[in-house]
Amino acid sequence: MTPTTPPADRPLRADARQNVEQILDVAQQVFADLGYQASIAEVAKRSGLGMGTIYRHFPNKAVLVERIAIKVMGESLAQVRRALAEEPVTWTAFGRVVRHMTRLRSSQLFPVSRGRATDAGPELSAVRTELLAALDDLVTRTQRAGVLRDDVNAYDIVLMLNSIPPRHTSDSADDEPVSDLADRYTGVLLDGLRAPGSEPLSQPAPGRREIDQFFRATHGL
Amino acid sequence: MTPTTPPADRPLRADARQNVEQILDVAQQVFADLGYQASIAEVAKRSGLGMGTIYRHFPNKAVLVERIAIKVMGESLAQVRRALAEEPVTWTAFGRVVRHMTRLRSSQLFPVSRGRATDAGPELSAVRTELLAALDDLVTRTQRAGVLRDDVNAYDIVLMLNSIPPRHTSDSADDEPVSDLADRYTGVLLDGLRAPGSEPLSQPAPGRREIDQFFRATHGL
Amino acid sequence: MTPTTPPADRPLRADARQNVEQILDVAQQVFADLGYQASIAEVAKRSGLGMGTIYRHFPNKAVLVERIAIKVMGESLAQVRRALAEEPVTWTAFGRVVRHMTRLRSSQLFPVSRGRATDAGPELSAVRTELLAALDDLVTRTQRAGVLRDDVNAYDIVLMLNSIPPRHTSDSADDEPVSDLADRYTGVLLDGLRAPGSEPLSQPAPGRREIDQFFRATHGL
Amino acid sequence: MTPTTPPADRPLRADARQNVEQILDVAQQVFADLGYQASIAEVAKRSGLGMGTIYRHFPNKAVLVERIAIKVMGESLAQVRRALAEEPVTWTAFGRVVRHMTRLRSSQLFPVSRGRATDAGPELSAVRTELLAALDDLVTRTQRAGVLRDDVNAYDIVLMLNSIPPRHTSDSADDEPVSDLADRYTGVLLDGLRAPGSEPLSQPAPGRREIDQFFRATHGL
DNA sequence: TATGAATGAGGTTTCATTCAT
DNA sequence: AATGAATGAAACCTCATTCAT
Repeated sequence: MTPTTPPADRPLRADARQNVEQILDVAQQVFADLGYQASIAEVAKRSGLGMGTIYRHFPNKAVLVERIAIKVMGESLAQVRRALAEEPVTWTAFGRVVRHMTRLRSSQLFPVSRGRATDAGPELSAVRTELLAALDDLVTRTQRAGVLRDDVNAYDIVLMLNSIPPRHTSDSADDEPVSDLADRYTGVLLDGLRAPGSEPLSQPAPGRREIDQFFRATHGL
Repeated sequence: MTPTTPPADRPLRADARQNVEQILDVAQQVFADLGYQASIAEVAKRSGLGMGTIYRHFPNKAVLVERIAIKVMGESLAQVRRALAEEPVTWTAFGRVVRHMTRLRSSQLFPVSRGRATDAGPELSAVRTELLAALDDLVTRTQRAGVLRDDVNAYDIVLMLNSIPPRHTSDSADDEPVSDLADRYTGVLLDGLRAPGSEPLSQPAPGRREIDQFFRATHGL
Repeated sequence: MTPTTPPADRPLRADARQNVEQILDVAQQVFADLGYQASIAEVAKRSGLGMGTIYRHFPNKAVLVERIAIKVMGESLAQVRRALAEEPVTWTAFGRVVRHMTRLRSSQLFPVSRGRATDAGPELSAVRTELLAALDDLVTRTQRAGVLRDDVNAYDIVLMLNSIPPRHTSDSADDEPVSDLADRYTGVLLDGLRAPGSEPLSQPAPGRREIDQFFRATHGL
Repeated sequence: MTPTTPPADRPLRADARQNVEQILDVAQQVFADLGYQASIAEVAKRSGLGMGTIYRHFPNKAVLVERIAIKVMGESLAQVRRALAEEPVTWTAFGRVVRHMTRLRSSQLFPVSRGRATDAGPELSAVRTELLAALDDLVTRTQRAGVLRDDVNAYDIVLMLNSIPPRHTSDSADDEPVSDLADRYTGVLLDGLRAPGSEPLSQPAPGRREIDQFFRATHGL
C-alpha cells in the first residue's frame, strides 16, 4: 500500500498538480538546453524541488520525456484544428500552423535520446496519430487550394519541421541572448513549400513507417 | 604524457594509420546511429578493436568527435572550393554544393554533445574559419548571379544545412532500410532559397557570433 | 555542478555528517594500509557504503586525500598549541609534541601519491602555514631553553617526522598484530635532537621551499 | 622454441647486457621520482627503449622492482662487509655504513608497492638474509666497542634507515635542484644512536618477523 | 508528501602485458 | 633482439533510481 506512483484516478492535491506542471516546464527547458543527457538532478535543482518529488510524479526519465512530448504534440494538435476550422485553407493559415509548430518545436525536445528507443505509450501514440491525421487533412486541403506544392505530404511536413534548428541557449549567463533563428528559417522553408515548386524532390515521399522509425530513432518514443 | 599517446611527429606504422582511419569512420557511423552518448566500447566493438587502441589514438571522447568534425568540414571545404572554381556560379553549382554538404551532414555528427561544450582546438577552428569564408564567397557570387535570394548569408546556409534531418538508421538489423530523406528536403530548401523569395525572413541574419554559439551549443566544439 | 555534490552552505543531515566522518576515518586507515593506490571501492567496502556516497561527499580521490591531510594537520596544530601554552618550553613538552605528531603521522598518510602532484587547496594551505608557524615558534623557544640542538629548524622537524616508518598493517587478518615501532624510533630521534648534538649536520637547513617541494612530491598536496 | 624469456644460462649479447643495466638504472630513478605507480612506458621512454625490450629482460613489473632491490641490497652488503673487516669497529666506521646505506636508500626504492605483496624470490631472500646477518654482526661489534647504544638491534637500524625521507625530485625541470636532505638527517639519527642514549625506547625491539612484515607491506618483496 | 542521501550499474580512462612487424 | 601498437582488466567517476528521514 505504498503509493509511490500516484493513483491514476484520484485528483492530485492542488500543490501537487502545480508541481507536476512546473516539473514539465522546467524539464522541457532543461532538455532544450542540455539535451537528453541532462541529469534529473539538474531538473530538480532548477525547479527547486527534490529529486524524490520528480520521481513521485514520473516513474522514470523516459516517462518524463514522454509527457513532454505529449504536451507539445497536444498543443500542436490544437493549433492544426484551429486552422482546419477555416475553409478554404489559405496559405496564411497553413503558414501560421507551420510557424506555430516550429516555435513549439524549437523548444527542442527532439532529437534527444537517439539509440535509447522505447515504444511509445498509448497516450503518446494516440496524440501522435491524431496529430498526423489532422496534418494530413490540412496538407490535402491546402494543396486542393492550389497553394502548397503537390509533391509533399503530411509526413514530409513533420520531418521538415523536426529539422528546424532549435533555439541555441547558452549556459554562460554573460552571453547576450541570441535571436531565435527558427522563425527565420521557417520563412525559407515555406517559400520552398509553395506551389508549384521547381526543384524536383528526389526519393519517394515518406509514409507512416518512415515517421515512426524517425521517432523511434530520435526520441525513442 | 606517457608514450601511450603516439608521438605527434614520427609517422605511424602502416597498420596503425589504417586503424586510425577506420576508427574515425566507424566512430562517425556510431555517433550517427546512437548520438554522442554512444559508448567508446561500442566504437571498439564495431571496429573490431580494443578500447585501448582507440584511446591510444584519441586521448578522449571529445577529441575523437573533434577529429570527425575536422574530417567532415574538410570534405565540405573541398566541395565548396570546387564550385568556386567556376565563374559565374550557377544555380546548379550552388545546388550541388548544398546537396553535397547535406549528404555529408546527414552522417549526423551534429547535434551531438549539447551541454558538454569545450572550446574547439586550433585545427578545427582553422577549417571552420576557412569553410565559412569559402561559403561566404560562394553565397555572394551566387547572389551576384541573381539566382539566390538576397536576404540570406553564408551563416544562414550553414545553420539551415545543420537543420536537415539526418538519415535515421535503426539498430535492429531486421528493419528494412529507409530512404535517405535528407536529399528530398534539400530540394525544398533550395526552392526556398531561390531568388527572389517571397516569405519575408523575420529576425536579423545571423553573424559569426551566432554560428559560434550554435557550434558550442550543439557539438561542443 | 549538479547537486550530486552537496551544497557547501546548508548543513548536512545528521546521518550524512556521520558518514562523512566515517569515510574520512576509514579512508585514512585504508590509505595507511594500502597506500595511495588503494581503490575507492576498497574504502567503500570497508565503510559499508556505496562508492557513490563517497563521491557525493568528495568529488574525487585527490580531494579525499586532501581532507585527510587537513584533518591530520589540524590535530597536530592543536597539539603544538597546547605545548606552546607552557613557558618555558621543557624538553618533556617538546618530546610530547613530537611523539604525538609521530603517532598521528604513523597513520601513514604520507608519502602517498608521489608523482600525482596537484596544488593544495586554500584550506590545506592555511593549516599547513599555521602548523609550520606554530612549530617554528615551538622550536625556537625550545632552543632558547637550551635543550634542543641549535642547528635544526622547524622544517627539519617536519621532514624528520615524515620519515618515521608507519605502522605496517597487513591485510591478512591472520597475522598477529605487530608492535607500533613509530614510538620506539621517536625515542632515537629525540636523543638525536637533544642539545648540543655532536654529529655535524651536513647540508644547509631546509626552508619553506624545501618543505613545499617535499609535500608536492610526496602527497601531491 | 620462442625465447621470449632470455635463457638463464647462455650469456647475453654485449648490447643486451648493457640494456639490462640501463633499464635497471633508469627504472630505479623512475620509481624514485614517481613511486611504484610509475608506468613501464615511462621507463621505456626515459631509457629510449621499446617496452618490448624491457619485458624481454624482466617478465613483469614486480620482477623489475625485485631486481632493483637485489642490486641495492647487494651494494649495501658490500659496504657492511668492508666495515666488518676492521677490528674493533669504530663509531666512524659504523657511521660510514649508515650514511652509505642511507644514500642508497634515498634512491627511494621503498616504500613503493604497499598492498601488492608478493613473496620475495630466492635470490632476494638470500641477499636479504645475508645483509641482515652482516648488519647484526656489525651492530653487535659496535655495541661491544661501547659506542652504540645497547637497546637497539640490527632490525632497528634497518627500519630506521628505511625511514629517512628520500630525495624529493620534481618533474618540473625549472625547479632548482634541492639539497639531498637524507644525509642531513642521518646525522641526527646517528646522534640518537650513540651510547648510552637517554630517551627510553618504548616497545620491544623488533625481530626478524617485524622486518619481514615490513618488507612485505612496503615493497611487497 | 517532499526531501536529498545512498546505491550501483555503466561509461570513461589508464596501464601492465602481449604480440605482430 | 627490438619495437611500439593492441589488448583488456581494473580503476575512476557519473547519474538514474531507490529509500530512509
